[in-house]
Amino acid sequence: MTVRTRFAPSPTGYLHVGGARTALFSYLFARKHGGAFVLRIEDTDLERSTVESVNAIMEGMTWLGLDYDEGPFFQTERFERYSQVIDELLEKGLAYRCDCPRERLDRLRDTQMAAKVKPRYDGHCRGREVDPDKPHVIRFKNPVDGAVVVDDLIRGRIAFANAELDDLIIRRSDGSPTYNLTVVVDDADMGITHVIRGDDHVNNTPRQMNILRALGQEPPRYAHVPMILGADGARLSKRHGAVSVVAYREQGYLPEALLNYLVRLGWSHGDQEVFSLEEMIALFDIADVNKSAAAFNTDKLDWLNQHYIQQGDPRHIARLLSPHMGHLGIDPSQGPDLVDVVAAQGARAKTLVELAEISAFCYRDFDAYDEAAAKKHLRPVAREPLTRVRAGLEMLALQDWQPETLHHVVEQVAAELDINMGKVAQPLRVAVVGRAASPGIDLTLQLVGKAATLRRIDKALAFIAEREAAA
RNA sequence: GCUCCCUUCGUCUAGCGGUUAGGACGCUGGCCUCUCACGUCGGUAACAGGGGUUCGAAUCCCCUAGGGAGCGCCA
Repeated sequence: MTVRTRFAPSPTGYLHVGGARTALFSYLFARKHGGAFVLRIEDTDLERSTVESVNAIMEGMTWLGLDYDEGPFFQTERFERYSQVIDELLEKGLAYRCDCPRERLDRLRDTQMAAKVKPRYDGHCRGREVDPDKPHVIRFKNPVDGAVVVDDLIRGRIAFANAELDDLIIRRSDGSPTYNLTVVVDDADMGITHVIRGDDHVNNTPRQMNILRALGQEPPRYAHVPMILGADGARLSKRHGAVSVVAYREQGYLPEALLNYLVRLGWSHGDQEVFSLEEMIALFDIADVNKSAAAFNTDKLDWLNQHYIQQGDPRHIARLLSPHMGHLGIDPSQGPDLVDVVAAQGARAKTLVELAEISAFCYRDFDAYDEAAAKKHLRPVAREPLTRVRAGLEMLALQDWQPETLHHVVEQVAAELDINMGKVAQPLRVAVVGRAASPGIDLTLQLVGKAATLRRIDKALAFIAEREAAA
């Protein structure tokens, strides 16, 4: 039997990191076993489902590279099928009509809570004849005794007494089917062999297995993955910052970094931390997934992101960086090759947003000096080194504007003045970059270019003079 | 309240009866060095508590504590 897994989000919001990880596990499991991964949109809640959410979910999956083999299927397009199944259950006496009014249900619930027992439907309509033409719902006739055993691929064996379960509604009074019915029908119809989903569904599993069996179907294997918590250990929510997968893209994270981070949240393969998608597929084993919830830690994600910015092909990173330059109002084609900038700066940024910010100086003059840097390095003592460097640089032909020659000029000035390299390079760096941090001074000068370099040195000399006059 | 589940450094985790309890992030000290970063070497820090079982428990069992999920005509 070939493996078939699915990701079945309800389109009531964006794709968040928890859902993304569930999708990832599902995807990896299918790929690992040469099976199929299907996407199903569970949009039976017409009140809350939106097309925007459907698009947002698909956008997130596409960005992460979680391609599906089948779908997306929409449950709203399968209402006839659900209806047919419900009628079948009704005919076979495995489901029944119920017209219990809300008030009765509310009262029942209240007394049960007061009696400290789990609130559940009491089966009042089980043996009653309910007029099909009057408003009613259809309930599934859950087995009264015995137990349902779930052999969870992650949790192990979990047993539920049928006595704990009640007769759940499978068709609403408006005729629409409910979740527990639709998943079961879809999973069966779509030949899903392994249901990998969030562990908020464990309690639904025995009900679903009972329905499945009533339908004469063998239940699939289940694997319930634990949830993802915020950094503070509380349930992940908006106040934890970005929870939407697409928001991470906007904040300058690489999809490979987020994927790598997510796969390590709850899953591990020995001591290995870095995984390409191919490695994940090759090494993934559902049995290696943890049972407990994990906290989302941005520091580690940052580390991975920096790792991928640093290790990735600069051309690839440059392509992803380009839009972030655009956000700063910079057109990367007007200046040094962005690929060279990435190669020079990659190790210095945790995100593409940061990378863009610290690289802006290559494309345009900065507005103001970093105060501390200017105070420390743009002092009267720097006038002589800067002046000499400027003279040396000015004499360079454009084709000599290369790291080796640039380095030589700076070195030469330091030697002439019998001072440390840093006494020349640092003022120069602040003059050209505006800050005290940048790649090696030779690379920095190369990226900035001759014209801008000379212009900025002049500006720095003026700044020093001004400052001296003010003192 | 009831049902089900979870519990190793601050965080992510390795461990599957015998280990100086390992790795990673973070933090931190040194080295490298024209700055920052990278890199590199080192340090910090954990088996929730209590009972068993066993020659021997982080590993198996029970209890307690803490945490979570579910208990909808939501999914």
